[in-house]
Amino acid sequence: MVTRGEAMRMLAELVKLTALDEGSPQAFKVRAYEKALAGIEGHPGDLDGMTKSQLTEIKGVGNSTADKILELGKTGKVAKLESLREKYPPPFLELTKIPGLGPKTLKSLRAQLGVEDLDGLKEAVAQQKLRELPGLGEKSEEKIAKAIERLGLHGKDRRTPLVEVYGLARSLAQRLEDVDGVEQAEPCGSIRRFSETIGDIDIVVATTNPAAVSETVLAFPEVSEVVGAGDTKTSFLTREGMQVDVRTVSPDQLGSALMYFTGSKTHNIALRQRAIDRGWLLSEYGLFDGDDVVASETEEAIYEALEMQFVEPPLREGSGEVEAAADGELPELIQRNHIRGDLHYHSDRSGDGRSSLEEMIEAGIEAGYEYVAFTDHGEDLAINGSSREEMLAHRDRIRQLDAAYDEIKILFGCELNIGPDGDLDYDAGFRLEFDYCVASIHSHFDLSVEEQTSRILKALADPSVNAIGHLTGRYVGRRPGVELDIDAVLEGLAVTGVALEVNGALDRLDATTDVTRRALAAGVDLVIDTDSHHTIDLVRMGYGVRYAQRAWVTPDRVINTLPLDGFLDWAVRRRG
DNA sequence: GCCGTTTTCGGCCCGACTGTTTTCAGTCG
Repeated sequence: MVTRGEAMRMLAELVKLTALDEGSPQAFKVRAYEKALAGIEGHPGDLDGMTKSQLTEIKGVGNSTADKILELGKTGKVAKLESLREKYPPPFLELTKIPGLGPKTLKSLRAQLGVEDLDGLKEAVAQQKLRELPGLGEKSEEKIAKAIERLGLHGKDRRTPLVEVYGLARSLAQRLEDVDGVEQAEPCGSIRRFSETIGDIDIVVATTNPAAVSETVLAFPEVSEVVGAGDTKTSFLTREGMQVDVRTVSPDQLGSALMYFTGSKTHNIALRQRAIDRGWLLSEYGLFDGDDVVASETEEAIYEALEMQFVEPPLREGSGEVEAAADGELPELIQRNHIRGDLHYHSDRSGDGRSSLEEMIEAGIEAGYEYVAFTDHGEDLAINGSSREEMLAHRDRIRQLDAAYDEIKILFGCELNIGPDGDLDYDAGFRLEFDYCVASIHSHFDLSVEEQTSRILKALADPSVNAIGHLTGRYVGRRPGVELDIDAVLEGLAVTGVALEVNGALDRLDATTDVTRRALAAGVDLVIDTDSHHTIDLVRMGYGVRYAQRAWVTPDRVINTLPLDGFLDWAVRRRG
């Protein structure tokens, strides 16, 4: 028994430990493990029961990695990994989190000074022994001393939830666009790929006046400490310890710079390989044939020159998109303009709702929707929910408003609460009064896998339920989701025709990319929603769509891309 | 460790910045 997740964790640990062992994160063996990791990530099915020859068909997985996966399945361990773990015990690994300390320096610290852990390093620093090592000096010693002090605040492994940095990144970029000579400023990196957690903020600035950009950056009130400042790159730390890198390029190099700084690393390496195959060179400054520029101004031009389809940023994870784009086989991805309605939508009928029905309807029209379903909380969610009487009065108002607005269809829905046993609000008859229901969990996060799975399965079997909202109830970086037998849940969804929600709230982003990808493979319908509680939350539809793109979601699999009639047919099908 | 219409062996992405250096190594992305 070996799951994809287990194989990926094994490889991720091998990447880390082998980089130390080889003395370089660029060592070929390390890169081979990285490629295998990306290959497995992009492989939709589970690994269970796969033979060696089937495993080696996965991109990047060769003989040796296949053996390790089989070994892991058979014995629960991998000998190679065990011996590396012994060689690099956890206290020593802690040291790799210190910015500025790479494998070479660590090796030398251990061999020359006997440093085995953080305390040993602190002592060596206190005794000013580091400056005696070859390649290190007084400044390096001071830098490391400083890095130790703030370890934990922003170690190299620290990832911050997207929700905590998205606004800051946009705001910094907007302020840079106001600087003289700046044509465009874009947050790139994992933010642009819409990864749910972020290492640091990368901003690419197309400008004719890089000095003015650097000057502006250094004067930002967010700057707590300047990490580096060169001709083209300015880096600083915020008080929260988030690193921000601002790179300037000339406007005619914007495309190659965006591409380069958006990554991912694996995607970039694959693209550069394609350039090399054609006798060219690809860098952040452009695609070059000797001294001649083949393309550099737009990303589209570069992909075209490399004879590939354009790859949307959320797809650029090195999990098969380069090959697919080269073969012209990228799917038609879901886009924001495919979405015709929002089906998880609160008004101030909910205790935690902040905007009125009218305000939410106007906002929906503004967003270009053909329909919305108000899904205020049911009675089981004590403070935020509504009694039957309140719901019926609410329905009357919704029907009146629906009659009053020609440009949008307004549906009477409910967000049902899934209780610990899978029970739902009201009674079966009352629940069928709603035009549409999304059922979600809001409490009891600590039940066993079996209990969580069966409560979801029971809820989705109810004929009033059209979709399961925020499947795991996670808050990115704050609260882990409930543990579920995902395969069993997906099978239940596929059999009943209940949709799986991709919730666009940045702190939820639930279902996750991995679950969504598996849902597609299992034939499950999807719905992309905002879970809006205020008119300002409607921007989440764009987030939900971009997050869904990471799972290669196509519009034909998303029920709220259907025109109103088609959607209503889909919704009533369940109710018979 | 992986991979192959120039290869089953010999390759494997590219550049900025810093600190240590008189031409480069280490780290980072």
